[in-house]
Amino acid sequence: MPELPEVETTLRGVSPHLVGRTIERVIVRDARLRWPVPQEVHRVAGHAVLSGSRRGKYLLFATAPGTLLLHLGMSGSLRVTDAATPFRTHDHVALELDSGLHVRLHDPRRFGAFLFVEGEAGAHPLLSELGPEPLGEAFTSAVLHARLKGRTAPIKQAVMDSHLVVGVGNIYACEALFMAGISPAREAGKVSRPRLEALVTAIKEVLAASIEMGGTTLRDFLRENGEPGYFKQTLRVYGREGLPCPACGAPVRRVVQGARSTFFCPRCQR
DNA sequence: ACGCAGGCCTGGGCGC
DNA sequence: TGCGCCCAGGCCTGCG
Repeated sequence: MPELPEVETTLRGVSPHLVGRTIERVIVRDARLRWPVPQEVHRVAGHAVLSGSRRGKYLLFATAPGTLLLHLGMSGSLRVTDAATPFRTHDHVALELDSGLHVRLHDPRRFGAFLFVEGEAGAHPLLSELGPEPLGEAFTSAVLHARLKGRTAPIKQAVMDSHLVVGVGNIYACEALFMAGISPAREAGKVSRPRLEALVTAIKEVLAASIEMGGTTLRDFLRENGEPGYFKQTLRVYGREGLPCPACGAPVRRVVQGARSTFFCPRCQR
């Protein structure tokens, strides 16, 4: 369930099991992901995992021969299990570790990715064009303002464009626009500087708050059903069509933008 | 460069 | 119980 906070939670959950461990082998049960899992992934076998990191919603696990580059797509998750635990349906790839554990990629819809990158991973085409991290210092209203200049697309779609800023998915785009009081349909290039300031603040706040809640999942990460709806209750507009806006009581509306559902309050967001 | 549509997949929930 | 339909936390690719 990969919004950025989930990906971050996943990283924090698997890293202690992975970093410093040696990958004994890579088990590819089904190579048909977004792109076919390449043969090169087997090059990490026999090598230690040197580090785990995240760029946007991509996960990177470095070894001496190269870096494993993972994406969880819409339905992907990583689970740490004992190697003897039977595979579930849709457990497509597993890293078998010298600790006797498996890190398994589970992904019913197979929109995820499991790739191998030799050399500087940041130079990979999937990563090299990405925008700044939303929680980093490089993501400011000044930067956003400059990048949105002249763009006619709706602000909601712009903010979900990973080339402008990474990690803002459908839920948090809706939530942040609500918090900032900006209509999702507003032309991106015409949102005023002060309102962009509010939007940047809202994005940082909502992502940071959600990551903090992800910490609860972190503790239970090895558990079989580690998927509580812990931030569902904090959502103000997402998934709440027809329910009262928490600020003004007007019914929350749902529209479709770029084939994705957008939830917003027509009274609070202008 | 930008904006948009299409496409990739499976599964759950709903109405009939 | 079964079937068809709609919907789902993403994002790349190709076209105009």
